[in-house]
This record gives sequence, structure tokens and C-alpha cells, in this order.
Amino acid sequence: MERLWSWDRPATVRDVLEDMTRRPPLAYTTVMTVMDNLHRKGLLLREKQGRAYLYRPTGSRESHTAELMGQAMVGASDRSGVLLRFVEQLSPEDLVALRELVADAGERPEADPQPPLA
Amino acid sequence: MERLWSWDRPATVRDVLEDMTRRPPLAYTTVMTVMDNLHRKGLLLREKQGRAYLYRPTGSRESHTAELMGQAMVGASDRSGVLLRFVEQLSPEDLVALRELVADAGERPEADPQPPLA
DNA sequence: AGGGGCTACGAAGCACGATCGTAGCCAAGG
DNA sequence: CCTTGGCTACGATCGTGCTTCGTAGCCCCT
Repeated sequence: MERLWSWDRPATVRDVLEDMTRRPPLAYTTVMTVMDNLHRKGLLLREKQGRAYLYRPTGSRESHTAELMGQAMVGASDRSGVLLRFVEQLSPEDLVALRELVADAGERPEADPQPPLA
Repeated sequence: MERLWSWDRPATVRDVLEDMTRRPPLAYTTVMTVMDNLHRKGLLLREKQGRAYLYRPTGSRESHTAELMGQAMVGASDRSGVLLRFVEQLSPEDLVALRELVADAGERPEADPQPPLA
């Protein structure tokens, strides 16, 4: 399913359908239903353009993954315990990245969350 | 389901069943099937004691949550991007805890992962 | 006005988990 | 020795959610 958001531009149902490579090609309505479900789940925004809808992701794939990670620890009583186990299983590269991130966070309380993306 | 691992001691099917409070009490076999599924999924260890099995959790609840969080970012291409979005949504308290954790990690390359728990 | 493309709605198939019943096993007690 | 009670193994049923798709209806363009 939603692994088709590699391209960062909005897409119509037909765009996605024609990009799909599948042994028996999926039906048009299948792709549409999936995108509609994603939209109902708040993962996709849509906007009417002519007679068709233009879909665009609500957030980046990274945001979504981070959202899932945060969701996994809601209701946890010992949050720092969870974080401890989490950093324990991180790779060294992840660890250095994380170290920089937690150091930066808080220094500039509010920086641009989304610079122009360049 | 598995919210019964608040107690840290191993338990038999009957222990769990008698601890359950549910409008229509669950059948004995229901609890057994659930615990067996958890065992098949590697979340529970079991050991025969007499004619019954003793079940104990494979890891702490914190380890399991951390495992899920790690699982959420497998296959992510931009891991530091994910971590960025993740720390962004953390509460200030979580942030200070995480800062300590990433600072400690690496200083003592291998400390006891499980001290006697005292 | 007609046709092509798009959406809305709902049905069928599939996978997974939860719930439970029945059958079989084994040890203890009469 | 045989019966009874507790436990496990196996499979049936049910509900839920996701996937796939077809049909019906709508609207713009020619």
C-alpha cells in the first residue's frame, strides 16, 4: 500500500495507477478505494482539480514513521525506561545523529520546522 | 490481551484466569490459547512445572515498546530524518531523559544490561 | 446530446486475533 | 485397577480490518 509516496508531488488516482507495476494490473477502483481510505485515516489530503481529486501526503514519510514511534509509547508508565531500551538498540550512526538532535533541540526553541525544502 | 504482565513473577494459565475480571468470565481455554499465541510469537517463555506450564515474559514491557519503536523504522531510508521528527514531538521531560541517555551510551561501551534489578 | 472519465457505495475474499468446545493425557486417590 | 479432576492440544466459529473489484451515477468536453 502506501509505499508510493516516494515522489513528492501530488498525484491523481490515474497517476498512481499508471505507475503501478503488478502482475495482474490493479483495477482503477482499487487504487481509488485505497487512496480514499488513506484520506479517511488522515494520511492523505485531497483537493478537487477539475473532475478528479489531487492527493498529497499529509506529512513526510519520516514524520509518519516518527508518529508511529511516538504512538508506540503512549500510555507507557516508565517512558524514560522505554527510551533507555530504545537507544540501547540503536546503531552507532543513529546514536551520533540522535546526540546532535537532542543537543540542538531546545537551544533554538522554535526554528523553522519546514525550511523551503530547497 | 497482554496487559496482565504488571506482576513480574511467572504465572500459570489458572493464575491469569483467576486474576481476570470480565463481565462474562473468560473460558479457561481462551486464556490458554492467548498465552500460547504469545508464546508462539516469542513474547512469552514457558516451562513445564508438574502438569501445567509456567509462563514468564521474554522481556520487560519497556523492552517490548522499544522493540516496536525500532521496528517502526526498519527500512527507513532517512533514519536521521525520522529521528529528527521523533525528538520534535517529544515532551520536555522526555527530552532531558533522552539527552542523558545518549550521553551515557558510548561512554561505558558495555555496562551491565541487566543489573540485579535490586 | 453523447461519450469518456471520475467518484461513491457496497460486496466478496482473505488474514488475523479472540473466544470457546471437545478430545486426549496424566497423576492422584479410592 | 479404575475413576476423577485438571491441564494441554487441536480445531471451529466469529468479528474486524484490509484488499480487490464491480456497478451505478455524475459531470465535463466535444
